[in-house]
Amino acid sequence: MQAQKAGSVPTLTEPVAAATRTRVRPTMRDVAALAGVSVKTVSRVINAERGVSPSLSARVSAAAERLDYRHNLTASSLRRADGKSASIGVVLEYIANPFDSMLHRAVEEFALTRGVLVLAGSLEEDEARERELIAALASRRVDGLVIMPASHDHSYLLNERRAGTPMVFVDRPPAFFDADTVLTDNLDGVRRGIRHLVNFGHRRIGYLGDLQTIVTAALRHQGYVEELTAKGIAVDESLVRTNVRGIERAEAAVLELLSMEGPPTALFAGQNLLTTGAYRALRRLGLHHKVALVGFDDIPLSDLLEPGITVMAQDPAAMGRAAAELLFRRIDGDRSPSVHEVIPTRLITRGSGEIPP
Amino acid sequence: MQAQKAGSVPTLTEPVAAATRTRVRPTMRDVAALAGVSVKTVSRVINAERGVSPSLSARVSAAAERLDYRHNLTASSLRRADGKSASIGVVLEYIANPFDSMLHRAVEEFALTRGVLVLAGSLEEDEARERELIAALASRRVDGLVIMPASHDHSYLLNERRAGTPMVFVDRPPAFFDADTVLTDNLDGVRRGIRHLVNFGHRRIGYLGDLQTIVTAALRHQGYVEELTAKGIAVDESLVRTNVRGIERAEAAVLELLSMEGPPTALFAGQNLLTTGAYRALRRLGLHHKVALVGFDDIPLSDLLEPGITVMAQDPAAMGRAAAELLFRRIDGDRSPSVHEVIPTRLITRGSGEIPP
DNA sequence: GCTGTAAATGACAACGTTGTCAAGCTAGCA
DNA sequence: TGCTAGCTTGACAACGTTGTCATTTACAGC
Repeated sequence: MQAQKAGSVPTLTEPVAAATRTRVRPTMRDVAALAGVSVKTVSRVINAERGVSPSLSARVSAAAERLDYRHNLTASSLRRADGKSASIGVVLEYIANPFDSMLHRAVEEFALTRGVLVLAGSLEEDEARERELIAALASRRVDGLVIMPASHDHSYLLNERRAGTPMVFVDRPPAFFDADTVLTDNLDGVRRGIRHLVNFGHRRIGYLGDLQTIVTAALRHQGYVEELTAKGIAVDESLVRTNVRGIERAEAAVLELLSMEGPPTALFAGQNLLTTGAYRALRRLGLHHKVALVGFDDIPLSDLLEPGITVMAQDPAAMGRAAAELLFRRIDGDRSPSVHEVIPTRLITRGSGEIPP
Repeated sequence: MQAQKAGSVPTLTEPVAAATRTRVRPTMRDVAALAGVSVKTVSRVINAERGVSPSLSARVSAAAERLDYRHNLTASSLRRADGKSASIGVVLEYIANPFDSMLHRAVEEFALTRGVLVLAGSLEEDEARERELIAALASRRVDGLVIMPASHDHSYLLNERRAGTPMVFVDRPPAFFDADTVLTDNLDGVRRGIRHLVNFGHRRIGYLGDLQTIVTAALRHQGYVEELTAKGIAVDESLVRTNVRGIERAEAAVLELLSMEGPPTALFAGQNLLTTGAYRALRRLGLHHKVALVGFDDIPLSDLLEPGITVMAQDPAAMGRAAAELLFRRIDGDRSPSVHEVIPTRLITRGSGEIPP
């Protein structure tokens, strides 16, 4: 207990107190003692501030090297005027989803250029988890947040905003809260997908959608309705299945759709898992060369299937990049009004969407 | 500049200094002032320490709630005896790779139960990046590290070890450094895959491997050689392509392999991208029903192909879980000798591996 | 009523760093 | 020579929190 005084660096042979492991990381004080300078001078060298003579600077650097000194960003960020922690938070629906992980990667790549690290977490459509995770990130004083929200009221974020934490919403817009957004053009994407099927002669087009409580799912469904109406085709509700979650349920829904009287000649799936489920059902019925299918969001490897799956591809990498750019502009002090970026979708024809009725 | 004194909470109407936005997050001092208690009492309530009367505790909680107080983990971890930051680092090859992101998710899920957040980063086989990233994580004083290494000498980690940061290596073992590991049984997995092909009558089995500098790639190649030898089949080097990276090069390599005199009747691909490339080449040549293919590591959706791809599946979720468990055991103070867990692979037959010569 | 014990509460220092400011030094100039 | 300006350097306080320890209060046991 009386060891670890003065600026001496504990050595490996020093006896270690039983339970309480002694702190062994050298601090600036240790470096200063070894170099024979003040702590403040060490701080200046470590932060590459100007105004330290080259000779002293070299001596300090050598001492830091010798002690394996590692700057303590925790203490630094506590004391600094701007309070920056050099880390940001990314809140996703599910980290391991290809869409989410690509977006995550794009944000990470951009942050890297700024020496900023990324804390990420999954929500899995759990509204309470969203608040908890953001609170946990706020406790760690992240410099900014990229949020793919699960909840439907973001007024609780006013405090964070007031505390000066910039936020960018991706994939889904915030509710009751004004913030920068980077969204896919869902409405247009679905409309173009439906139009593609209509152009091939389809009139009975089935629709599969995720939970209607998810804003993007509702928008995609709206796109389906709007485009059919625009083409003068009445919406047949018996061909529509919303609130479908996951591969299995999508497969079941499609099996049911295709066993009705007057089945659809084409299907539009409003999410990647639903597309997979739909394709499985078609395969099971041996109808994958008979019934057309267009999916929203691309699926890896789907070009190798027979037929390949035609999709309206989103661009998660572009979304992540755009979100990161916006966020860092805010972190740098931009206080201009909210920006709303829309990333277009791209039609990729691979066969499944070009089957005539 | 003379505002922001005493324990008063800045209000929204308070004039804000031009460039230097005043700090607006309430601190324990603010909460203490509002509740009429000492800062230490607030600390006790926030940390749920015992020994605070219920009435006071309620008053403090109410004050904290009213001010939207958010605990500052940065300051807390600086002062705490154990210095825990409640965050860990995860260093991966590429966050957006399905294998990596699933492993990442498993670690995150486990960490969540402990209130610990995860900082993650990609290395992309860059050795320098590994050191930089780990240094950045150390600067943030993470409580532990899960590392999928890119470099081939980890002795530089001795300092981190000495500083008390627990580390678990996943997927690839460390070099010149002793630490816990969670690895796939590469040798056994490949041998079983090759055996599967041999059992179907194949004698000329081509092999595709990633960079031989990657330990797992070298091990997989070794498994190929060992199993053939065990079966009394001479290794024909003309059928072996190592140091192949990525889908395109794998595709090219397979096109070349199959255009030789006496081409292989079966292929073993030692990595998921290589499997994809190999399959593409077979499709292009129209040989996907003629030449057998077994891949190492599973590929999403590969069951929907015709034929489906037979693989030796790894279990990234199990690996992440095991790594997290080990890491937190160490964080909790376990100082026993290094543990080396091996996660078995699973043969999934889907058709491509069951094609006879 | 007095002592001893336990529980509740607070004052103060400290964690490792950086902002502020003052002191020391050198060079340039009147 | 004396004075100023500019550059280096360091002493000290402060960031927001928790560990330590002292003080106060309540109450049981004699």
